[in-house]
Parts: sequence; structure tokens; C-alpha cells
Amino acid sequence: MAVGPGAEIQSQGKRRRNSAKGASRREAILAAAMHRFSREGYQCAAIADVAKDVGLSLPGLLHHFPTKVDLLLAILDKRDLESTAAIDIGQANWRAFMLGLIQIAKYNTSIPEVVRAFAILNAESLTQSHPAKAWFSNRARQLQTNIAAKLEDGILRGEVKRDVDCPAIAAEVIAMMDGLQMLWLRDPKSFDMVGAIAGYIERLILDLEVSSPIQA
Amino acid sequence: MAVGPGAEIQSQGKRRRNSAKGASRREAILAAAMHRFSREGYQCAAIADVAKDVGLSLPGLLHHFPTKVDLLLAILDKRDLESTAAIDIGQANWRAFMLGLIQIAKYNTSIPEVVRAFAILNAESLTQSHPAKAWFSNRARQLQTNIAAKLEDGILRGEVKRDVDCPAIAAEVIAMMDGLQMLWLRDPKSFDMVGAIAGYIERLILDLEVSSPIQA
DNA sequence: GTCTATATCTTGATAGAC
DNA sequence: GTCTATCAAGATATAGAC
Repeated sequence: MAVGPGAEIQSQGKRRRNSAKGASRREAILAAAMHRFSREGYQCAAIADVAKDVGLSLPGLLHHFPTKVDLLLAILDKRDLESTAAIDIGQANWRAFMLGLIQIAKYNTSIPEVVRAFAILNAESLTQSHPAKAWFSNRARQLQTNIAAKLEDGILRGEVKRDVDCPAIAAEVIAMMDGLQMLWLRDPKSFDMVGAIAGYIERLILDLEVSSPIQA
Repeated sequence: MAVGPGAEIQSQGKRRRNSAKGASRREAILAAAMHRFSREGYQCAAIADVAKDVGLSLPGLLHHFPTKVDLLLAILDKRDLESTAAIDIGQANWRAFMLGLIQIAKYNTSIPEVVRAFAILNAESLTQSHPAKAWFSNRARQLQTNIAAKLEDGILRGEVKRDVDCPAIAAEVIAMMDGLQMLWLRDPKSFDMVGAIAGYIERLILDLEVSSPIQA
């Protein structure tokens, strides 16, 4: 799900207690795999090519990730960790949260490879028994829940109209971000994804908020 | 592109001057291929399975469509013809046109296979040198142009606010329909795509239209 | 138009040495 | 941890008979 490659905080130097070389190998493989999945999709990308990209033979790569599915799931898990920051912007109020989505979109324009990989995987996962099916389903549900909760909170604070269907709006927001990402990926040079999402979000806020009594 | 598997009018009995059997063979192959692409994606689907589905051997199928790409392009062309009706709803004014999108969404819920096939192809076509790349790009551009033109017309008629960025709204609408389709495909039983798009479109109309002078 | 048979390529994965 | 060698499966496509 989009919104969501996410505003992940760069978690570089993740030296575990592994040998520095071993850990960087894994990371290098994951990066190379993302690169390949981004340009060819998961199904079509050959892990032998990923191996070459990091200067390894195929069995060499399979030592780190026994199967292609393992490699995919490792990428998804990694993204899970990195984008946790994006999902629970925690203490922000509903308005700041919504505007934060614009910032996520802005950040995403700096990582088109990642965005494309996840957009393609998202669609691929709609096919029967795709290994990433559950992950993307969970991600969508979690995202919808979080966004809806922010809106519900806004209602409780008296800032959002009481008759707003929060889960529906949450789905809308997710759909819009995913859809705009697709249009942007198709034409990154000339399509202004950030402007588009900003226009939508700002209008949405005006539609949802309790109208200021200036005019009443 | 979405919006757009489209509100295609069922174009059944398309007996050309071919032998009835020959024509129905082609049609049967196209239908079976769409079915396969819908569940497995284009890349992953094996045309040998498509052949089996229609009771043909692989070379038998390749007699009608020499390559797999030919088969894909034939499906896209067919859809082009059928959904022309959806693209230029012709004489409808901007409001009727927008509300018509809800009807398209409603119709689309009756053909999930087709919608899924096109959603997956749409994303697959983002990969490097995918055979359907140009088709989906053209479709998106054409759709955006048509929607924007409707809005421009609304401005000229004094029904739409003059400061509306028509191409931007058009992109928004396309993105929303595509995105909602994805959410719906992931959970067709419980996600109300029609309700979601209706909520969005109706709000959008209120935002775009020149406010009625009742309150002024 | 359709089939059998075959060619060729690519992929993911394993065995076993170093 | 990494390699060479190898396998087995599955895909598209062609040749040529009927």
C-alpha cells in the first residue's frame, strides 16, 4: 500500500552484532533486489541478476536468502520497520496529520525506485496466492485504521464535522495517494504529484472541518 | 488506466464476415486470456494454459495470435473499442459527466475480472519496456484531457469556479478511481467502491461548482 | 486450422567442494 | 560464505504433417 513506502527515516548504520561484512552483504542484496523489482516487477526479475548486481553467484545469494520469496519478504519486513515512523505520526492532530501526508508525498518523490517497486508489488499482490498478498492487505487495513482514528479524534475535539464517515475518508485518502503515485510514476518529469496531493488534502480539510463561524 | 475498463456496452454478436466458428474462436481466446491475466497477471500467465482453457493446443492458439504480445495488444484494442462509449459521454454537461463516473464504477463492480486484469496490467506496464506501456500512457493522457475538457466547458458555462485547475482535478479523479479499484479488488466483499466514489464525486461537485446564491 | 514433436531459453533451486 | 556444476521445470516459439 502506498502513502507508504513512507516517510521512512533513513536508518543507515544498522550494524548489528554481525560481522560488518555480512550485514552489509545482506543490505546490499536487499537494495539490489529492490532496484530490480522496481524496474522489472517481482515476478519477472531474476534473482540471478540480483546476485550479479552485488558481485555474487546465484548460490552465493541463496545462502543469505534461501528462496526468492524469502528475499521479497525481507524487503517488506525492512520497509515495515523503516516506515513505522510514517504510520503513527503519533501526537499530531488530525490537521497536521493530513498535511503530513503532503510531506510524505514530497519525500517519496526523492525515492522513485522504492515507490515504483511498492506500487508494482501492490498490484502484483492482487493475483492469486501472491506471496505479498497478506502483507499489502494488512498494510492497507492498518493504514485505514490509523487515518480514520485521527479523524475520529478530530470529531471528539469538535474540529471535524460529526457526520463525517471516517473510514470512508481514510480509504479515499489511501486511494488518492496510490493513484497519484501511479500517474507520477508514469510521467515523473512533468506530473506534479506533490501539488496534486496538496490540492486534494487542502480541499479535504476545508470540507471536513467544522466551518469557522466567521461567515455564520 | 482505470475509470476505464469502462462502461463498455456489451458488444456480443460481433459476427464479421469471417466464418462464425473462426470469429468465436478468436473471441473465446481473448476472453480466456483476460481471465488468466486477471488471476495471474500478464507476465506470469502462460498462454499454453489459455490454449487449454479454450480446448486448443499451444500451436493452435499461436495460429490466431502469433505471439503472446499480440494477444495482449488484441485485448487492449478490443477494450479500446468497447469503452469508447465511456470516454466521450458526449453531450453530457460537466455535472452529469461526473455523476456518470459513479455509474461506471457501479458497472465495474459487475466485471471484477476485467477490472482486475486492467489494474494489474496498468501497474505491470510501469516496468521497463512493457508491451502495454504506451497504451496505458495514452489512455491516461486521453482520459485526463477529456475530463479536463468537461470541466473547462463547465467554466465557460459559468457553472464551475473560474480558478479551478482542470487538468489537476482530472488527474485527481483518475487517481481516485484507480486507487479505489485497488482497494476494492483487495476486498470485493466488504469494500463499498461505489459508495466511496459517490462520496468523493458529490463532494467534489460541491467544491467546484459556483456556489448557489441562496446563502450569499 | 489444428495437431505432434521439438528446439531453445530461462528460472529457481540443490549438491558438494573449497 | 562462496563457488562450480548440475538439475528439473516451465515458457515461448518453430517445423512440418494432416
